[in-house]
Amino acid sequence: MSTNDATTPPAEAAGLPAIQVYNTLSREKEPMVTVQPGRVGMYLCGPTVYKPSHIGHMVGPVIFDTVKRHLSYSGWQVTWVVNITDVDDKLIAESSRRGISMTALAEEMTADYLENLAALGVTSIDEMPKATDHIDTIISFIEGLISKGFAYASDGDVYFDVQKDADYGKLTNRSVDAMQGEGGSTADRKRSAADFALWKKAKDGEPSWDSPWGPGRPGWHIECSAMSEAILGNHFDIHGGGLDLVFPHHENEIAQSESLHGCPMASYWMHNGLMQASGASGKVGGRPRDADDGEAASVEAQTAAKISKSTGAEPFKQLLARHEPEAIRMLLLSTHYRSPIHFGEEPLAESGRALEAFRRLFARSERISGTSFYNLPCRTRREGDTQIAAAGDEAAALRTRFLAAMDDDFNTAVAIASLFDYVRVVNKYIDQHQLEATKPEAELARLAALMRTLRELTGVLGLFLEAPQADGGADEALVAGLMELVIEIRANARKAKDFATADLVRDRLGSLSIVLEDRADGTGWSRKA
RNA sequence: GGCUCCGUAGCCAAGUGGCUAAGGCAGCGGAUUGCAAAUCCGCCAUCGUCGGUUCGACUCCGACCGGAGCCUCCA
Repeated sequence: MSTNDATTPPAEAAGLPAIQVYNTLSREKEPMVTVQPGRVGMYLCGPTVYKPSHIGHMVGPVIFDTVKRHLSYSGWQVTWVVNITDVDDKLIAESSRRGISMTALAEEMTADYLENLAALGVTSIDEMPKATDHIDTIISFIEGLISKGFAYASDGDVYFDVQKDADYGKLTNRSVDAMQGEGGSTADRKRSAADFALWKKAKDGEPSWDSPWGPGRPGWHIECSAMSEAILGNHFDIHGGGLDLVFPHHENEIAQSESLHGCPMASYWMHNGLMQASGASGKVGGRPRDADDGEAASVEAQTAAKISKSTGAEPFKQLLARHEPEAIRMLLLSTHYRSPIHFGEEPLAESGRALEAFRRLFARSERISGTSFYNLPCRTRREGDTQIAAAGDEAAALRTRFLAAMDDDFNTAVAIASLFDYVRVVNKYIDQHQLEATKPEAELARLAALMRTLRELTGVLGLFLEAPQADGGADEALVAGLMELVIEIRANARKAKDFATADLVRDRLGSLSIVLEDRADGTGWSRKA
């Protein structure tokens, strides 16, 4: 409970913690200094909505949702924007293949995307602008670039002139002349190969918008420059995306925005590692590249490849049918966000098992206190840290460790590790004070405080936000009733020292994936994960 | 070929120029239990290879081996 003392200083600026952020631009961690004190503007490149989203699409949102949670919790006012790309060559191709309008396709796939985000607890996005809602913004952005001499129209297309941009390539350390650029049919309309399209002339029958250069549609990169400016301003704080977007997408965004505005587009460029399809049989996709040489020392050179290039990229909905979203979120956060994540059935199952340690503690504490973890009131702001951290208190030290990890470039892996330690501390507390047998008031209050802090911290990670859905349907009550009956009968057998019967019951339930636990305060049951 | 990055225990995965190299899964031993389960306690790595810098490196530098990403629209 935050004892809200009246001595809180009026200005919050001094109270904000120091956060380190790894910046792709400088390739090092930098202290976070925001454009406006106390505020953070954050932009994440969202999906092109032409087919159902897969696990790879979820990585960025989960990570940046966690980033936002931590920054908000730490006292910043964060505005987070994720764009929806709803006009693009792939949308045109897919909608014509299916015989529906591009708009209908985009709406269908956007809905799919949103449902998936919600399942994973990604709830903190403030705005999701669509490219097609910002065509005017985009056109005037392009006009601005042309009038400043950074872009040129060419036969209905408009291209960015890379030669005019002195520091082009600074994000990815590339030189202009080493680049191929988008080739093919448009090559001859460009001044140099590395130039990229800001506006594309429409072919017959393609969706198009009127523009000073004739009917057409925006190029790939321009929408992010235009929409981030419209919502977050010329210079905002954090721009994120997958590592595969660094080039050309983000490089080109920088070229467009900084050429037009003459100031940095974003202070920090954060890129998440890519999901690797690994391990599990057959799902990996990509052909086993056979170097036909004789023997390889390692019998199986395990080929990993990013999800989006593998056949393992099943629709996220299907994945959700097999794994609970909490386990997926846990898996995504248990690796540092800049590292590749090895994805597969086994890692997923393992992170599901890891989750159980938390759930068992929640259940245990609820049995003792009568209050569900999910209903605990807890602090949602971290101000006043120092009051919590009573010296020598193991739990407080772990909370400090958790926060230090998050402050250090959002190190969720270390944060989670400290949470596992935290769970152990609470279990030990319950053991030592025998809270399941006797319930002294002071210790119960202490337990409640420990659990509130745990809820506070898991909330920063976006984990355990809500009680898991009871998956059973109408039979749920029936099963519960039957289990109560079975347990009662077995208890009688145990009382009569008829352990053969008691064990038979437990074994048979075990083969039905039901686990019995004989505790001091009675017998509980649960389904095996 | 150019540009990034990674290689830590059976598996997954943090981290550091010198102090006991986090945490999870699996495994082993103990406490507890009628027996289990759960919980707690304990055990389980010298950090890809070879050189170099340094009083000292797993942490810095170089080479090599292996893996990943980008160099036309993939988050």
